Amino acid sequence: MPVVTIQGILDGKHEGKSVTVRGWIYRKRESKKTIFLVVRDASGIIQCTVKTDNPSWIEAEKATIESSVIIKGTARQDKRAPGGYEIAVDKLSIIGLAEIFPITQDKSEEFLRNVRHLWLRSHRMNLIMKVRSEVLRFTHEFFRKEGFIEVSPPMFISTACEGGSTLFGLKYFGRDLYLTQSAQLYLEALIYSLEKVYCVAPSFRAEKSRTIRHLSEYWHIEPEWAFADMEDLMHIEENLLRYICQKTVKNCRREVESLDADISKLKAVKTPFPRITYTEAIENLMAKDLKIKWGEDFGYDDEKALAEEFGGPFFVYAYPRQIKAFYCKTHRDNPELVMSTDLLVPRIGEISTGGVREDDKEELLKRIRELSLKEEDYDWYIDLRRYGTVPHVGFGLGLERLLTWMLDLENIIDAIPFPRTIRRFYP
RNA sequence: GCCGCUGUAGCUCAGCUAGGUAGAGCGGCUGGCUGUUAACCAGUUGGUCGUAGGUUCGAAUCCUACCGGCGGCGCCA
Repeated sequence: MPVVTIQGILDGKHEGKSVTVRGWIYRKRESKKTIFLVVRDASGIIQCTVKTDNPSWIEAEKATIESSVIIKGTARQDKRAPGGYEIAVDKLSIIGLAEIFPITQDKSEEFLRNVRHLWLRSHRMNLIMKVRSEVLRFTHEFFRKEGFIEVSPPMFISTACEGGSTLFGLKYFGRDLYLTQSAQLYLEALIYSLEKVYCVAPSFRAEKSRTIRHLSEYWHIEPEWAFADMEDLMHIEENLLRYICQKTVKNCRREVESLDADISKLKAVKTPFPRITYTEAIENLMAKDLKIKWGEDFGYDDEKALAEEFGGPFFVYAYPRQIKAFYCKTHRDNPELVMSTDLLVPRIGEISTGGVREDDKEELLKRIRELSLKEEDYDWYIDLRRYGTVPHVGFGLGLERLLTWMLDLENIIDAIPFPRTIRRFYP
């Protein structure tokens, strides 16, 4: 008797046939003559019935919620079963008898976070993790189709990548090092060999942010591209988003709908995305009586107000120099502006930042001094402008922020199996 | 860094305003029930109320400090 997936039975592939399934008891209901075991495996959930005259009745009585089991029986359609199919059990074997499972119907956010290692078994987390996996697959597919080469940047770093963000320090054989906040500087080095590179890697931020859109460890999708300009950058970025969203609609419809996420929003992601300059955005916001002046960075309220207008992903570009990092290239015809662009979505705000990198050695040094950064820390990075510098662009996209938006998650912590936040690092 | 909220049985909460040594539902256990759908019905089992002080004849309730958790802003992806 072959081991089959529960989803296969629910899809009607084994109607009337003898099957074996392996999984865990999800729910249990008992009546005088029948025990109903709701069993889950990685693929789905199905009801199994055990009758009094079955020798397995005693095993079924013993079986507790979350016990692991092997079930042999007959798959059949039954209108009375949730999902329309069930297994009439011939033989039930308990592999691991579970103790009383702590998660029951009433559960608080705090409790579920404490038992995260067990909550991952829930149908909801199962679905989110599947979509996460697929989004990663689509990301890799997209970049490879576009000729990008995947590279592996370091996690231990000696100098900061971003100006503003806070680094996690650590002891490294007696020296002070940091956990990376972005692979960008290292990707920039790699384009001189490979031209088009990308990575999907963790980034660590010690910002003391307490919001539904911050993690201290998150996964960063970062491409870097030699001989490319701002137009190329925005183009590839919107194409990536469109590709991920359209493939998700196509391949993950069941998961997205089961999660009660708005699939029409994903379908609506078409290119080109709306684009607005920073200066236009400021004028727009001032007309709405929001308290912001040219030269200030957007607050969350500002981002929300802009996002409401567009209803989907959109770009803001050409920012004032003083609110962006040292490596951003200044507009040659307006030195007050840098060629930087953020991609924003409703509710979440920024999901990506990117731009043209400063490729002129003198301009870069000027910016490093302007921001009082230590020149010697960036010596290797400046080398990249000494030896055959090229115009190049790149961006960083937060995977979990993207998923939070795509799946309408209430909190970014559900986009990653073991979230790390300012107060949460166990389990 | 600033602001707000919160901590009572394994879980979800009530009780606290006007102090008199804890109550419900879920879960667990026992029994009942002709297929259940987060089954239902009955009984039963669970806690000294985050921690440490203080006020008081008496504190879960009032005061102080500390610890834990959640969210908002700022910052960021």
